[in-house]
Amino acid sequence: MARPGVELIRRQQLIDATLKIIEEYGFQGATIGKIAGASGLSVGIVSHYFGGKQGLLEATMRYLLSCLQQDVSTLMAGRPNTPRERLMAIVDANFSGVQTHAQSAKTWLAFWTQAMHSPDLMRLQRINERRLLSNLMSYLRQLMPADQVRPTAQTIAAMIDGFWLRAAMSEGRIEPGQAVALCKTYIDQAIQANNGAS
Amino acid sequence: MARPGVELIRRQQLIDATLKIIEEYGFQGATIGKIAGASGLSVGIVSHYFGGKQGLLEATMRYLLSCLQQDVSTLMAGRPNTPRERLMAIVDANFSGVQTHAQSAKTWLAFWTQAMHSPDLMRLQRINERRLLSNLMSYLRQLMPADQVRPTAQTIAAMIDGFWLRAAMSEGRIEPGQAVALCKTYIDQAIQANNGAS
DNA sequence: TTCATTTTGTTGAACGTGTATTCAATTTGA
DNA sequence: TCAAATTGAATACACGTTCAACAAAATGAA
Repeated sequence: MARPGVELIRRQQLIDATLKIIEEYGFQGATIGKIAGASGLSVGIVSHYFGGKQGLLEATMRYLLSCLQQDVSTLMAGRPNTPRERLMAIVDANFSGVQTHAQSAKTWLAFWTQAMHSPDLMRLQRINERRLLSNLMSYLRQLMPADQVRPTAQTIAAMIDGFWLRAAMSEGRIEPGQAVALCKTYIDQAIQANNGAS
Repeated sequence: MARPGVELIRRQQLIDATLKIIEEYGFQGATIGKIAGASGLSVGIVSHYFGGKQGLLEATMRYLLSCLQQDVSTLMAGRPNTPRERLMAIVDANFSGVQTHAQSAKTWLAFWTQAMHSPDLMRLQRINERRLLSNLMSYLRQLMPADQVRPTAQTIAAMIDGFWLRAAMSEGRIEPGQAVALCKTYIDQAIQANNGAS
């Protein structure tokens, strides 16, 4: 065991190759052979480090989710600590980094679809969903009546998902800036509409 | 040729079976064998009537889109002819009928994902997308400044897609009524926000 | 009506392709 | 020299397609 990090390196190589291949060929076309080829390793290595194809796919989704999580943390750090600014940071994070390119949107969509029929992936998906929702709600609570908080958060979450979908569909020429702007416009509208009495 | 409708009957049998199997097993698990079994017919019949699996899948998506189209027309017919009411009817239509059940949402998601890597399905998807958008825009144009029309329509479309996604995820207990209400709330907020000067 | 003939509709076993997995052999590095 | 790491050909399985054979229905002649 020369380098104790060999395993981590190999695992990341395979995850990177998996993302690349899914982007190019879709979930169906992502075979062990192609992934191994793209990673410069052999087909046998997959079973060795991940126990099989399913394990590799789950690890890849876990990786994507952790990237998203990190984007949120990073963008939060550099913003003023007002509820509105925090909400805007969440929106930015959800369209930044890994999420920016149409390719990534496609990959997310592929994983979502796969999650429908895989309890493990579904569980990961749900955790992520709950985190986004409770994040949004904690800031909205400071900006509007309590009974408006949950519906507004659900609407924002639906908008984010919806724009991702459209990004995945629009084949290359996606404009995350526009999606971000529209989400932000909605947030301001919602804040204003629920404070109109003041 | 006693019944000239035999072909239509068989085609619909196979399409119905395809929907059922995709709901249960997902796109990946939808094999010719399972579909044929569910329809009570043999595997050979698929190639006979649809030329192959791909043809059956395309016909099934075409059928789903036509159902949606019909829902829109039906709900339009029984509403007052004001722009706002028409917009609400579009929202209702997109969450009614076939779209109501979580199962259908799963099937839609499966087709969307598949469309990423199939030009034919992508074309169908685009046509549907454009129809929804231009529909929304034609009514929004009567309710707000011209430069707000397109962004607002895109936001509504994203919300509808987003709620579909969440419906697909929420495994059974979906509440289309809530999604409809939230979409309608947004529409009224948007109308109000863009006419505040009056 | 009855039976033969043709046309149409249907079957499912056989085939070929593609893929995940396995594991004995090989290489690598300390 | 040994143990860890890696290979990739061999294996087994699942799936879509094909097509020769079969069944059903329609036609037409007696």
